[in-house]
Amino acid sequence: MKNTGLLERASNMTNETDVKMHRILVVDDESSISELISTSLRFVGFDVRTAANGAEALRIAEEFKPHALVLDVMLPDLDGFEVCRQLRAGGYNVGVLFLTAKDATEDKIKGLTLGGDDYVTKPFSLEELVARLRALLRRTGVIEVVADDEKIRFADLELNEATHEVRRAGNLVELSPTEFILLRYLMINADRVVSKSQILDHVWQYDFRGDAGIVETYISYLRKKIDIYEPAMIHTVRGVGYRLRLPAKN
Amino acid sequence: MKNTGLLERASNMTNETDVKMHRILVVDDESSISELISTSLRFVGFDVRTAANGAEALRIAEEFKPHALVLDVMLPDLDGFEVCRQLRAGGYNVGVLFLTAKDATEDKIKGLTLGGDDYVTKPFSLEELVARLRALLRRTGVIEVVADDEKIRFADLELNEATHEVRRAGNLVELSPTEFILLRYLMINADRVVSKSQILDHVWQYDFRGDAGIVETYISYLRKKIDIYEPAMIHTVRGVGYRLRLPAKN
DNA sequence: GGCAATTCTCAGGAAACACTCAGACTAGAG
DNA sequence: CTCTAGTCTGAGTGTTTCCTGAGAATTGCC
Repeated sequence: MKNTGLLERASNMTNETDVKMHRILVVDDESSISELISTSLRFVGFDVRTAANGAEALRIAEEFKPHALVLDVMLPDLDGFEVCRQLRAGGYNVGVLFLTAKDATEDKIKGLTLGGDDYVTKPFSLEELVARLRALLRRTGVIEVVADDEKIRFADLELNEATHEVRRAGNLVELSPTEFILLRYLMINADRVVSKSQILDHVWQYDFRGDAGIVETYISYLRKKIDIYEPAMIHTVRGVGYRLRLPAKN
Repeated sequence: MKNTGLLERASNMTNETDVKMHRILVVDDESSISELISTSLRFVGFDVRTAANGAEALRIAEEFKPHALVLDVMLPDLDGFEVCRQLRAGGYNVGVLFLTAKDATEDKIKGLTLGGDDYVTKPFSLEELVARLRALLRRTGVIEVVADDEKIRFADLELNEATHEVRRAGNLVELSPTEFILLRYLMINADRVVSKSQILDHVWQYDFRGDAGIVETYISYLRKKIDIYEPAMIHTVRGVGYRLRLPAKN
């Protein structure tokens, strides 16, 4: 069983009304990756188009007018930076989330992502990608920034996307990157049961081949950091998954 | 497909108002499995077609335009992922419920179920399959999502799919996974008699070869958890089966 | 009332599941 | 290069759930 939660909420939103959908152009030559990304983004409520190379990206951007791009740096024709440059040369100042291989050109990226841009290294976790993309849309002014917009709260738990700070009952809690993403996923899906495989899909990198047992380990780590405070919030639903919730009222 | 009474019931259950049937394409090379599934899905009100391999699935999908697929990962020609990929490559963004063997390919699934997709491991229980399929149709926007959509109610009994909570008269009731599925089955069929073999077929995994006596045991467990409240709702219909109902008025 | 069939309930062992920990491994910082 | 922090695996332990079997209870029928 899998995939409810986040996705479901998003589709509630898109069904409900004409909440303005943001247009995202995904550019990657590996179809499995661009499909992975575009499917996911669609299900969290974006209007997505894809392109397999730089030329196509430029063509589609022209008429699609995306609010942001998810752009692989390595493309068969033009590289990602070049695509980006040409778009901006044409006066189209759009935010870009670069995708890049782990090792390569790390510093080159850093230099080129000065604007509102950002980058994510492959392999990434979907949760991370979506979070980064949202942050980028906020920075570039596409999404209205409300005060507090970058904080997720649940009861006395507070997670700040911008600063990566987490507080429980006001106390600062130090989390490792994975713990942070996991907690964010739980908080986004607060009150609903999420299965271990859902968690694995969203929180871990898409090429992780390991056992779902790792989720247990990280849940255990998280508990030791945030559930040392009363009341405990991370609850196990045996045979199903986990659920972030306050003590049952009954 | 011409099950009028059942159809009504099925749509009541999902709080649906429109009577439009949803088209499901079931793809599995073992005919016993695909028959089992398609019969069940027809019974709960879907319009079902089947295919025995990937090529056939693509052909039928073309003209049948299903709202969702139930797709075995292991097929004689193309594998399930490939079928899925080809469909989407053609711009047909349909939700897929994958079927997969327990041990194998667990890892391969990862990353491919990210959209609105989901998977169920063989052997599964029909009840679980149908519940998952409905959730998938909701996620992909095929079924209109109504507030409270994920709760099934009967009198003062309330079963919440999202949180896995069950309440009787407002009181929280703790159920094991099997108890949960059994109760859901009874609630979906509220007011009608379901036989022990029906229950066995729907709630237990389809390869369960045990005695129907286990149903009695679990009914007993359920009673001790939900019928400690008045009035008792789980009634035995001797020689036939069980029925969830309120006391006859008058 | 007595009998047979059916259903109910309970106890207990086996299996599945979940939690935690120690340690191997890796990447990055200094 | 060394040291540290983070990630992941696997083993060990404890707990819950599942299922079986058998005896008690109930029901319907003669």
